[in-house]
Amino acid sequence: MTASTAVSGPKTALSADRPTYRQACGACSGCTVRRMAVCAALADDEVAEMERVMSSFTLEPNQALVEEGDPKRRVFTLTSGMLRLSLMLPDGRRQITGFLMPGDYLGLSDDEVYSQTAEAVMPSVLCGFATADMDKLMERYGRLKDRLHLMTRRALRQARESQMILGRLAPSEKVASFLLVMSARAAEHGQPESPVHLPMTRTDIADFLGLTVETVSRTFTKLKTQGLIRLPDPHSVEIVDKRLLAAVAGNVAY
Amino acid sequence: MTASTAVSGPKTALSADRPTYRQACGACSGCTVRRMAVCAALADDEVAEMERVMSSFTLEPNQALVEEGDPKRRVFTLTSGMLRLSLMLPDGRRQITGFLMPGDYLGLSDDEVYSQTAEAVMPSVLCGFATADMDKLMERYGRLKDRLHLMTRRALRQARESQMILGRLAPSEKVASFLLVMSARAAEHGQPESPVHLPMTRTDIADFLGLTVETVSRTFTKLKTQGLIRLPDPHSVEIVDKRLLAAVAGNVAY
DNA sequence: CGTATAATTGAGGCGAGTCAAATGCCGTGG
DNA sequence: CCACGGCATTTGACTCGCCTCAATTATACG
Repeated sequence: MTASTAVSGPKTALSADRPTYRQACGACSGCTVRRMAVCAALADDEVAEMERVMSSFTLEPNQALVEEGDPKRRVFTLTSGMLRLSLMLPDGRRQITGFLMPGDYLGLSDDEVYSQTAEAVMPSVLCGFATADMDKLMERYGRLKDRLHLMTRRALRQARESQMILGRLAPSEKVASFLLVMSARAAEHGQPESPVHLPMTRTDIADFLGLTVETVSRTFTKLKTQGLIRLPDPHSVEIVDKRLLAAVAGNVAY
Repeated sequence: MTASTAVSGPKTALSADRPTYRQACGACSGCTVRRMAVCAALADDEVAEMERVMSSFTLEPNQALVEEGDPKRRVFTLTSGMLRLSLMLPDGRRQITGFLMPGDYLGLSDDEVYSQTAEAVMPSVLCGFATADMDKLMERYGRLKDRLHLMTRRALRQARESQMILGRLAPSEKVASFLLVMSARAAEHGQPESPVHLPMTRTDIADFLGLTVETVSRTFTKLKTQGLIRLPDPHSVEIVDKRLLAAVAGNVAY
């Protein structure tokens, strides 16, 4: 049953061997995700206060930031790079529940402990906050709390779309809708729609879509052969015919 | 590709032909879900105020309460019965994203419009609130808002577990974990763990687990043959060997 | 009692998974 | 600069299990 290869020996960023950088910045006001992240709920002077309790974290590819079951001592906003969120079965099977992109928040679903593992897909930078500090900020600034709630609702809707994709779409439909979603998300970040950059591996995509690596690879090849996409390199996908690709995706709205 | 039969002609409870009952109660303080629902965040006198803007709704089996895309004018707490939440593809394929049980809240994932359809699985009763009223109550009672956020986070964790089940479990594992979850949920409601009552159809279960009716039915039969469960009737499942059933389920924690 | 719907069971095909191998890519070190 | 090794990706051959189609049995309801 689709036992996926686990990522080789990820280390936690919060353990002793990994440095935690504290930025002396003032960078928040000019942050690239200032308008997308939680902090969009706050005015510049309010963000300055938030910044005082903020720590910066950097991750190398495949490095784990938090692990399922760890006590939730911090929450994060991703500022650059990409993270994968995943759940594991005792026998090693893995389900990736989502990919975090700049502006996304880590900790939405968690209460006392992290409910899933978060690892870097590519070199990544995050803003970290002690949960106690964040709680204080939320008490002080109600809009911050509201925005977090809004983001949680959005994440829930995404998870439900994911349920549909996992439960009811055929492999080509899964891959096609994945490409369209990634394309749309890239656009939201001011990047081009068409040559979509996919920093994650085929295995990651497979573990996200409930498929095997081989099936994902074969499906890419099939879409290429059909002329719907081009593959300049394995991590770049050019969408040739968006309309047709959407048709293949089964018109899954997002 | 697994095209599921749609439920026959569901009508919306909010449309003209369906009566909306306004209870003259005072029943909240003695409500069966008083300690599980949103209202658990409020004291009895505060709930009394909530009650003043509350309307009661009853649903017959297969009747729709809200439909995907409808403007979200009301939110609900289910007090008795069971609802199914679902998403549909243009071609009729359906994914059930979850089942609502007494105490559960309808509207967690929605913003301006309902993101999914909610239909009654069995005769059901709900407390309804105009979104404007609920917003006012949340502004007044912060704990209400917090509890709603808590319930949203919980729903998100459930959806993620669902992603794992849909994407990575084999049919028998899916059915086994479904039975265990339903059993655990029944226990939370003070009902016996073992003869689990499943009011939904096999088709509903199939559309929830990403399978076909036939596969669900065959899997039930297999589990019965293996002596893990008994089936006094199609809607009652007696768990004979919980330990073994959990082993079949792949030890999916919930 | 008769009908409609749900659930089960059966037979068979196809497609995704499994196993295995080849190719491509990239960083390391000679 | 090139040789090597590890890893990701792709491709191939084959099997098995889930879906499809179809029929039968059971259940609920008038």
